[in-house]
Amino acid sequence: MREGPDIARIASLVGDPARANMLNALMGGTALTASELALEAGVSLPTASSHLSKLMEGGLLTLASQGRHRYYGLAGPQVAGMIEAITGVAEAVGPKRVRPGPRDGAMRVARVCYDHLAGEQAVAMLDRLVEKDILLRDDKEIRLGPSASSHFAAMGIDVGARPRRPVCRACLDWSVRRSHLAGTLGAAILDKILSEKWARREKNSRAVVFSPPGKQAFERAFLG
Amino acid sequence: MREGPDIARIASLVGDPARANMLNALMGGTALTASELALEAGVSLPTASSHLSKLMEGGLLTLASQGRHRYYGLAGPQVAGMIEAITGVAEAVGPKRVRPGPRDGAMRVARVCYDHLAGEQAVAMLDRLVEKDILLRDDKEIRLGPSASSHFAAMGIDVGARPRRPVCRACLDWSVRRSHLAGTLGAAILDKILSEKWARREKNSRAVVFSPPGKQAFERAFLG
DNA sequence: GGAACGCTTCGATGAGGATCAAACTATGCG
DNA sequence: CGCATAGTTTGATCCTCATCGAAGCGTTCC
Repeated sequence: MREGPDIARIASLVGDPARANMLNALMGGTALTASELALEAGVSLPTASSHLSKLMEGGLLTLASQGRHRYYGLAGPQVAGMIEAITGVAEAVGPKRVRPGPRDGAMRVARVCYDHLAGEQAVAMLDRLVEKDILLRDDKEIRLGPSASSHFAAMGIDVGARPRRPVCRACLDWSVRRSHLAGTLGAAILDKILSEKWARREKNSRAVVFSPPGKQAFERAFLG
Repeated sequence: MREGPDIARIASLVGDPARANMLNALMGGTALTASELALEAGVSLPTASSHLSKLMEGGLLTLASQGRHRYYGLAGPQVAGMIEAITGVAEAVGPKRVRPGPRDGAMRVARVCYDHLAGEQAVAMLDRLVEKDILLRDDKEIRLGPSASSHFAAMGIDVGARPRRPVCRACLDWSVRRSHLAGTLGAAILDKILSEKWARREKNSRAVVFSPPGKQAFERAFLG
């Protein structure tokens, strides 16, 4: 019988399938409306609304009202990190997946992880950046290499500005089981990929699909 | 309605207060028997047994049978990391703690976090090691400094041997909200603290209590 | 062997909570 | 205004699951 932070309360919020699906959907980084989340979770609107108010009360979500739309989003990177940690365990101990499926395939290649890129492409990118000494990795830790600043500046990304979040962080990829790049640099790179239209978000999914020329451009920029 | 790793299943395992208390107790790193865990969780033995079999089935625990004793322990660092992540969120969003209590105070000063030291002492130690350039920290990442190898070798800790786990890792301290040292180095330091009898484990708690001379020795070694 | 101990299984009970239909509130549009 | 859309609240139903007493199983010790 012990006290301390009430982890059971938080975990039980994530422990309902409907709410877990909602949180999973919000891992895409974009805020969604109650209707979209109801669809995503496969429950009726009233049910979804009830779940959302619980998640709000639990402090896991933020709410932005715009007219008659109410956009729900993850409360922050800490919450996203927790979801990733749980996902990692679920992946590790879960039953071997029976049939990957096509959509799952796309998710493995590239997907959004809160605000940065994840999946095989992201892991390959980090590998290459380390290989070229632009980033330095010791085991699971990542830092900027000497040429990082100029290298990223050339493509319009400023790594000098340091907000409260770390510039680069390792994030364990649940599909590949190796690290990819998170942090503000990871977020900036995803921004560039999307704004340059190298890839687009799959609708209602975290999957990121590269166009053929976009894939070439991406590889030239980060895997070349 | 999406598939992927079943995070709701894992989260709901942690989402029950009795199970959460058990997992919390196991964060001390030592394996415990069913009776001890029942006591810890404040439930009867049959109830505890039922919970334990669920946690086993979920892959969160390991079991070691020795005679008529059955020792339950966390399944690995990944599970421990997940618990820490959930604890962090719970601490962040949870209600302001009303009355810290004496035992809670000891926990804040120093405690075991799976296999390494956490709490104010641990945060101070990491700060000092970074200040002396024995370890290098960039934001949340930590790596060995040039003098690390000889410095730790002098106190009988070999940082050269690199098993699959990283040597140093940052672990966010839920009480101080700053990083402390995890990884094999963190584990080795905790080993030393306990084997040198600088401190002892509080019974039935994660708290670590330094003896007055032990505290001096610890500070000379790591904070000097 | 038999008594004590550690733990699990069985069975019955009860409470919490997930669900949806219907009613209600609020915003936007013409 | 009146209607449509977005969302929440209420109320009733149902089911899962946590709980513990009692009984069963395996181990140890005398």
